[in-house]
Amino acid sequence: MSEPLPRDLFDPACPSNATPFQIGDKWAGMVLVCLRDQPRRFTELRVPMHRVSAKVLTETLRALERDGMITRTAHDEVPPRVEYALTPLGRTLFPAMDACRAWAAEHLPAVLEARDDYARRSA
Amino acid sequence: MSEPLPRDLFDPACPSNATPFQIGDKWAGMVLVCLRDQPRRFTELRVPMHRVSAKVLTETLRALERDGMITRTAHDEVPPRVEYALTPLGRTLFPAMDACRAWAAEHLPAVLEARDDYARRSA
DNA sequence: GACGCCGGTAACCGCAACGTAACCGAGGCG
DNA sequence: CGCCTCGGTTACGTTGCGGTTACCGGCGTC
Repeated sequence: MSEPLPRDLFDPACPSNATPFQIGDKWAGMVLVCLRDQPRRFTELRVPMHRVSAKVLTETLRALERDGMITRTAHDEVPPRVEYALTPLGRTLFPAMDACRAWAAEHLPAVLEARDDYARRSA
Repeated sequence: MSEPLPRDLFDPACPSNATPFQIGDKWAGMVLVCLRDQPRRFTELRVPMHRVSAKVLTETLRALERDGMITRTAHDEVPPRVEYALTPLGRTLFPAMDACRAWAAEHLPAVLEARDDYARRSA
């Protein structure tokens, strides 16, 4: 475990959560980002995604596994240890994801300004 | 009106509707694609999106207008004529959208294959 | 006078996604 | 014995997106 995951990667105030882009279901993109550098355990993923219930996180992970984006490896130990890791196919998503994030970094201020203008015009 | 819109751009069997990427709400990306070459009228947009009700299309267009992606121009005529057009900000979305579509074109077969494998393993 | 066109709006509704709370089993530990 | 950890599962409630249906005004047309 080289790097612990940040505690609040997904603060709703974070502008990256206001992008018009979405990957898979609501949390899938965040899972992929968390796995980018190294495999992670279930409870490890729950730290930065503390707004997500175990149930929803499980569903998200199953969907990603089904689509070949990640692998699930259960080690036969007690207490149980399960590791999720990106597949090569999962890694191919990053260039497109990065293009989306670059768009957001560059243009989100303009979107927020447009929203303010619209609200002011309506009022 | 140089080019009529294709009749079934959004066939659910079309692989581009199976991508994990989504832009804005469910139909927003499709509206942007329809406006790429030229402005379009409301009923003109309804042709390729015949699966979308007027209400939902209106909501989608309002959201895009609010965010500064498109403009809405109502001409004071009878019968009414309303034209929707991309703004420069809206056009900035295309490079990222194209990256997403390129990913789909390249990797969707692998996703579908992964799904088949998963279904076979579960059964 | 009835009907149609255009670009919607209003009221209602179903369902899937999302969330919450309780519970589980196998083993270690006190 | 009782409680802890990990990685979930199950049952249940809620929320909100998307869809359906009905209706509108103003003018042209039959």
